[in-house]
Amino acid sequence: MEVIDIWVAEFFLRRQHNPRVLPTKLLSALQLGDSSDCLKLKISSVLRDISNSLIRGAIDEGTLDLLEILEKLLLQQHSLLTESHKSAYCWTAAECTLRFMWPLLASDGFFTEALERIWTKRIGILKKSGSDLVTHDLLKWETDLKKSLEDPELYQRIRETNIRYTAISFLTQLLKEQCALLGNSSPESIVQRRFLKRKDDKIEDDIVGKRGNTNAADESTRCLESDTIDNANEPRGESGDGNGNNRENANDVEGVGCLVNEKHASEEEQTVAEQEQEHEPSLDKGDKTAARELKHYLLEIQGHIDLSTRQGEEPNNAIDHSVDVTPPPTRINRTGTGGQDLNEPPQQDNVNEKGSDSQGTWSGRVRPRLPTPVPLNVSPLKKAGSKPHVRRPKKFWTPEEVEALREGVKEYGKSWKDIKNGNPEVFSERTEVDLKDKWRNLVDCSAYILLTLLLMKRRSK
DNA sequence: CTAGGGGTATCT
DNA sequence: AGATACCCCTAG
Repeated sequence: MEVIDIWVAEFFLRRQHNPRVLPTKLLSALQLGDSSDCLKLKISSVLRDISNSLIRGAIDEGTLDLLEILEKLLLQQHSLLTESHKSAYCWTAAECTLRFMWPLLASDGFFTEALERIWTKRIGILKKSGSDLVTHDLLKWETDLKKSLEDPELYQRIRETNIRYTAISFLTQLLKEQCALLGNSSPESIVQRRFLKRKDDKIEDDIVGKRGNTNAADESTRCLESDTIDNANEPRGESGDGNGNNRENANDVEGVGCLVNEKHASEEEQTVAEQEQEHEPSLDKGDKTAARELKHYLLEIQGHIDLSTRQGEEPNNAIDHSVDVTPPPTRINRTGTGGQDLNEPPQQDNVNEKGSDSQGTWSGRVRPRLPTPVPLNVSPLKKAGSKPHVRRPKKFWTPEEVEALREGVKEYGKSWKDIKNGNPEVFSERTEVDLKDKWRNLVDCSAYILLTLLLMKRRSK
């Protein structure tokens, strides 16, 4: 597995607001090996899945699966199971059973089946394998639940307990602990190492008067520097260093910040951060550029993954399929004025161009450079011609554009510029104001539908 | 840069 | 004429 794969996977797994990519799907798509880095990623993905189910409020037998997988992964890296892990499993199992105790009598409904499925089969397998998840508490729950089949009073008592809250508490605690153990993501660690290295360099510069020591950085750091932060070295000897005005922590930088999930840095990393704040808390322009480039690169890849996962393909083939995505049907201009044909290239071109881009960059696993020399977000107003007061030809919104707009609003809110920049290919023919106008249109439309529905409902009462 | 008002073309 | 979809202007 290559460094960039790990980075990409980490980006998706640790980003908080990224509901579109399923961690497990992503990991199958990347075809992880068994190295320690991959193990860490797998653990991250399981934690992210658990976190997602907590957010959705879905604590079910899927959560039990995840906790069991997590146990196996932790064993692989020779870690001991924490108490929170065991308790979370125990109380989640109880909660999963309790949800079938809604009838007044144990014999009604699916309680018996749930007991059989969860406690006899699932936990039976755990017992056979000698799992540490089988604790004294778990066994006690098993006896109580099985006893409650015959004992209506016990059944009632269990039925009325609030187990869910305890389960959630332990799951949350488990997540916190494991996130702390995982520490920072690769890009964050690299950024921190980079800072340290530069600090050392600076001290050396002060003493010797020239820059030396290139061995401090590891391979991936060097790769980052040579590939994406070429210009980062430029301002170093000038005013960039020691400039306290622009005081920013590594985590606050645009692009890098989005990789941060929760700041559970290990002790070592915290001291690194502290030293950083003491001596060199600011980022120069080159670093910011690099961070921004990295963010754009990752967002681009996110686009590819979104396309492939949306198609519902087998995860293992997701990468391959991402290159032959067929374009969504473009809406025929029902006005038939032909305005679109006069000045503008047909919509199809954009889509095809995008397709060929992805083939070139993603399959080759090299850092993609957009091949088009022309900036993608030249304002359509400028494109339309330099003459003032010439109205652009009317162009209807394609379903692809509308969909991209909806996604954009979900992601950025009403920040039309960001939405446009986030999807420059799709919105190449639209201005920020166009996005705003279209959104107003869409909102008006849904408001109208809602109002109509409300009125109909009232009348039917 | 965004929100809001208003203009224009087209359809019903 | 009214509704709709898109485009443009401008104040803040």
